[in-house]
Amino acid sequence: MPELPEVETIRRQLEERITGRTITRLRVWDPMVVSPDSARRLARRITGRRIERVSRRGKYLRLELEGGDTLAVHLRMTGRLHWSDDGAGPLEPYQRARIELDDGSRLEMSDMRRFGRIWLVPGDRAAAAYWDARTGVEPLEPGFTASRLGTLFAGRRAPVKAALLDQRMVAGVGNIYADEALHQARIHPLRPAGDLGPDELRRLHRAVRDRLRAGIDSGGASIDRYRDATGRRGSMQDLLAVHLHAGEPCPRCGTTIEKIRVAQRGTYVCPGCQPLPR
DNA sequence: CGCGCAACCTGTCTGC
DNA sequence: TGCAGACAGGTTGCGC
Repeated sequence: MPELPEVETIRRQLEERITGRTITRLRVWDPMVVSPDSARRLARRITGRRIERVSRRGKYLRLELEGGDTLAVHLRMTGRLHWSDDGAGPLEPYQRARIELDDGSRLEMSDMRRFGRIWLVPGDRAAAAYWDARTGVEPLEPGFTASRLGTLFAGRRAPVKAALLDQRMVAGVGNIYADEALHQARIHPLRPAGDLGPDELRRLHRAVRDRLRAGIDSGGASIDRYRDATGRRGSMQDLLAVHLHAGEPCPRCGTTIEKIRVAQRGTYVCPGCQPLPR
């Protein structure tokens, strides 16, 4: 569920709430959330440490601790991270772990499908390589350009949607925003990534940035389980042009939107403005 | 190396 | 109504 805009929404909320705080306790109800590490070992390594920065790489949220280590969080499909100043309020279902801070506030991790993880990335010489191996260019930063996209896609026969979902190329784009960006760029998701021409790359580059920004501006897409760090829903789901809209008319050309399968993922496409040439 | 696919989990929906 | 099977937004690891 949470893609770049959802994780960035949470990051911004946490940045102003927990930067400078010190971790006083880690409680783990479901050991799977910290596996393959142990809750005891992780707790020993983070308690008493100050949170210096809250950052993000792709869909990874990072609590950078004093001393250089980073507590990484990935919400995968159904994970939530909920902050509360005093622990009051409704209990989150599917509670997995809790991080308590020195001002009495707490961070609750919950996750229905139990795919989400919390783990420590040591702040040693290998740290930069660790992140670079998993995440490519940040689509909202200056390093992401149309020509960079062309370089990344060059020679690729895989469908352009599969390439967009590959976190090692462009970090943070998931199924929802891939569908929306390809539709805005008028590119069929099954087009081989390496076949895109310069104008198509420019359109796609622009569309990826535009849709991700729209996602951030609307606080993320709460299609199913997503909530931000204060428990609120986003509104990006109301702005989706094709994703989840099979059988409805395309808002741009009126053609009926189809659902197909690309890279083993449900994919929404308008055959009118995203033609598949052959 | 590039690519497709199964697996990791639980809940929900569809069709028989 | 009951139940089997497909499917759900992500990532990893394996086989070809």
